[in-house]
Amino acid sequence: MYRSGLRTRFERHLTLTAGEIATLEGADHRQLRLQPGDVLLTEGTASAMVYVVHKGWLHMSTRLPGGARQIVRFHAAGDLMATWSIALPHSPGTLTAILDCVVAEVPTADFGALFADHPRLAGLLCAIAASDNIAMADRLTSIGRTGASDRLSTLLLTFLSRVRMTDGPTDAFDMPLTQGDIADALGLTKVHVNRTLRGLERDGLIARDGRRIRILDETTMIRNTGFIDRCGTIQTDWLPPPRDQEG
Amino acid sequence: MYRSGLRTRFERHLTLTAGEIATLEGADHRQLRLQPGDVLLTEGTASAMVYVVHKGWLHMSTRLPGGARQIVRFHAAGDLMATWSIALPHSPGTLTAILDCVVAEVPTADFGALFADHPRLAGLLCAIAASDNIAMADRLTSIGRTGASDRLSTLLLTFLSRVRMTDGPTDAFDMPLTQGDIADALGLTKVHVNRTLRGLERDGLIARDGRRIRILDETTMIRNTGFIDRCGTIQTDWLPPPRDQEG
DNA sequence: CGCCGAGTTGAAGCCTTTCAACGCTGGTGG
DNA sequence: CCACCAGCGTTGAAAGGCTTCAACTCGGCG
Repeated sequence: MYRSGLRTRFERHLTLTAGEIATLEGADHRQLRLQPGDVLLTEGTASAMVYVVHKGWLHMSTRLPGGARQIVRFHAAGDLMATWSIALPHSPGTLTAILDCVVAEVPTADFGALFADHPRLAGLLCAIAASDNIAMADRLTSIGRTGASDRLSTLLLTFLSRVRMTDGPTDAFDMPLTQGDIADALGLTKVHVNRTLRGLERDGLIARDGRRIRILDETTMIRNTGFIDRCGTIQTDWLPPPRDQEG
Repeated sequence: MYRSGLRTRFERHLTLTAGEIATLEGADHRQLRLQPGDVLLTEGTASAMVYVVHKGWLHMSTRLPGGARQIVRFHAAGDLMATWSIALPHSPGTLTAILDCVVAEVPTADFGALFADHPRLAGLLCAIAASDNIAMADRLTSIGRTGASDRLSTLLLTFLSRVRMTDGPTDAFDMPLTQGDIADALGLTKVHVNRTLRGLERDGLIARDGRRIRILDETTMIRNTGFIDRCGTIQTDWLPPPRDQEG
């Protein structure tokens, strides 16, 4: 027996009713296990599935004519992936595991019933999509308007914030990405990522031990980058009441 | 009498029922008129409104500690703006008019009833949000992994595509942005935007006459940039039936 | 008439890339 | 068991794309 990834995610924001829980627990169509480097979905492929990360980390990336790769976003436990499949027939990007992952698969066709029967969950789904949009806007600003060390700092702060959601208060984490991956996420070269990483280390902002990274001067890094931790809270006050507890 | 911006947008994707139309026509809370440069909403402001562009163009921008500005996205007729307000209490960006605009205001509080009463519209709303997410991913890739001329080409192709939605087949349009705006949208300086624009002109890819831009060699530009026109179509087959025509 | 914003151009400088090489580690096969 | 290879991290030197700084034009507007 396992707990639905969707349920876990939604319970982060709402107290669910029995009916809602039943629907969410029944939503997972199939459960997939992935190893680092495994590709869940390839750019251009037809797909009618949404995925929920149960465990592990993945990223979504796109490729350009010249072969260059851009990592567009990261997905950790509780995240919905491939939400585009409710809007588009073909995948605009590739989903790749960067750690051992467990992922649940939900056919987009099932979302029709979800919207019809559970307006509160549908609303939350929409709010999550809106929230994802902000995260993308933040990344765009970082990449478009800051230099290498600020971009890198922002990425590290984002990961730290994400790790804290599961590990509690900490200032260190194991970076799951290679320097090449970091480069593709930040729009830099891996060579320059290396130099920048060492620069942050030299300046006493971070410490490194292999892949383990410790944030030494979070205050300065936040001040330099203007980093805002949107901390994953989502407003739920506007949502309609759950259908099985109306009135 | 005017037609609701939301209704116009939704009819782009669906044939609405009488009940749905009534709801959408009643949704607009207030109608606002803006002139170029007018700010609809300022970064950091508390807001509980979603806006629909009825006429004109706007952009959303964010600012960094150093004062640098990044234009995160553009909004044209039919677009929903500030959808983040269903998820966050404070605006993560500034909405600014770049042309004469008419904008409709919808309180987020009204979305609860929309989700409860019109699951099909709610689903479409969610699909639009997912689709917006892809557009952001495209821009991220363009800015993170291409040089100035490809970035600029992609922007021009995007605008052309958008203009064609209203003007029909054409290969020219009036650029509503200053070169400084373009720079802030592409993560470049206005000086370099100017040089790059002249470069495209010199290479025979575009022609300019004041603010009017003609795309001369769309094929080459698309080949160079890998531009994909997602052309605004959204899958609707998974949506639940409208509530007033169920069964 | 004078000012301001937008567009334009040149020259110098910097950040990042490119190219190239080397050390290290873990996995594979002889 | 060890040689070999591939991927990752690291470093140096040179090249390049973009920025910065500065100046000048042009058209609209008070």
